Amino acid sequence: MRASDRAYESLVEEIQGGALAPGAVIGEAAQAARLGVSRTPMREAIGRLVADGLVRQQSPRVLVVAGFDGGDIRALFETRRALEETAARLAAARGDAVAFGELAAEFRAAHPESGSRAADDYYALIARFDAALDVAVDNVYLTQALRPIRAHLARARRIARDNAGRLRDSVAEHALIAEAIAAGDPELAAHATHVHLHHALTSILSSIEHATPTEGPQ
Amino acid sequence: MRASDRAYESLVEEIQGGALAPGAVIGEAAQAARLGVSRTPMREAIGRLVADGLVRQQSPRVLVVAGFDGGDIRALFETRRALEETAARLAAARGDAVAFGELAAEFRAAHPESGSRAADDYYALIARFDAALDVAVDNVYLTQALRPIRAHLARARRIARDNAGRLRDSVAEHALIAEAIAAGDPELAAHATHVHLHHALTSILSSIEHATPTEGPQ
DNA sequence: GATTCGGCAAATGTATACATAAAAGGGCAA
DNA sequence: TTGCCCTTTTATGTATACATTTGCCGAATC
Repeated sequence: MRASDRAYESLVEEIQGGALAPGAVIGEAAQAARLGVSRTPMREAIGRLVADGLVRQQSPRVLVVAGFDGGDIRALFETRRALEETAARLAAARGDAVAFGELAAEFRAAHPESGSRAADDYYALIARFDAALDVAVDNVYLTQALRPIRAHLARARRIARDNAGRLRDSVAEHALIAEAIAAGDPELAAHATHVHLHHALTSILSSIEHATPTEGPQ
Repeated sequence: MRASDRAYESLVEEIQGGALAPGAVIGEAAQAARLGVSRTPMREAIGRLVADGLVRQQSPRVLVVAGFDGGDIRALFETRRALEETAARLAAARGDAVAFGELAAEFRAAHPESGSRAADDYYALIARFDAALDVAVDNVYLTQALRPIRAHLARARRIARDNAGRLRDSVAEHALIAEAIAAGDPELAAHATHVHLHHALTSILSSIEHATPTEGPQ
């Protein structure tokens, strides 16, 4: 594996996991030294983070981890709705009914509310669902547009992490989406996605208000 | 301006304009020498092109200009619909009525069918409309998702270039979208966008079928 | 004659040296 | 004491040298 890929993945995980908090300064030399690569691959990794929107230019010379507040999450979900409702519609029209039937069954069988281990398994299942969606939609432009959205979503998930009731509802919502796709019902798939995203956003926003404001070190 | 930016813009224009045809091999050293920069900024420029999807990996070691056939254009417009209908809806809800009213007037006054100079002016007007849309929507995720879409769209436009009748209809469609946004009518803005994209896609696809297949040198 | 193995060449991946510019800190002057 | 300017430092931007991997070509063997 290339050094630039390792550096990129490390930084993405640290940003998503909160180890690198919003506002943290990302300097080429500093990060390169910390992760044990030279400046060239680190430069490439940082370039990808900027393209993803996880890192942004604060001033001509200084890059910082992008902030991520309630307004950002609302904007993220607006874009998610646009892309994922379309993806659901297209998958229902084109997708492999068997594959989505099996995914629906897995969602029905999932019990992510029974511990953090189960929650992680559940997120892995969602990742497989997303991958199946990409295959079914068969549209590189849509898939590419979704990539950074999902990277930001991981940050939002962490904020609202481990709300047992929400996770229990979420599996049922995903199961319905998968079933609608398996049944070849585009409108139901799209509207079930809308419902799911509405509930997910509402839950995340209420988590934020009840938790401490997510402020990184300046 | 940085050397990597110059290299990136040069390559984008050459790909959009067809000077670098689909399938053309993009080698770091070769392009760096041709454009008079060193490999480091060229490497960054090529990385951005790959992220945009204008260049793709053909094999582990060789990058080529991405193909762009009728199927790609259909996929591109599916994604465009998802993003631009949402953008139109949001702009109608939030946008500056005066700004879009003025843009609508400019569209009503445009006559792009009267020569290639007028057509270029018209594309510049569309670019200003897109910029106004980005401001009105005020959603970085949506704007970022639209960026590569627009880069690919420029390739599609070139294929269907200068169809006088189509351009005349296009201004009217854009005027309606701008008026709907100015009037604060989200549904009309979204559906007018849908209609516009439907006509644009139909026109481009028929141009392709009647023209010689767009094959680049292998 | 075909297939496989080995070597060679050319490309990318990485490291580092050098250039340049911006920001911060200190010193001097008002 | 404060503000401005100059210097110094440290950052990024660029170029280039070096390492590594891959793909191809040729020769030898089966």
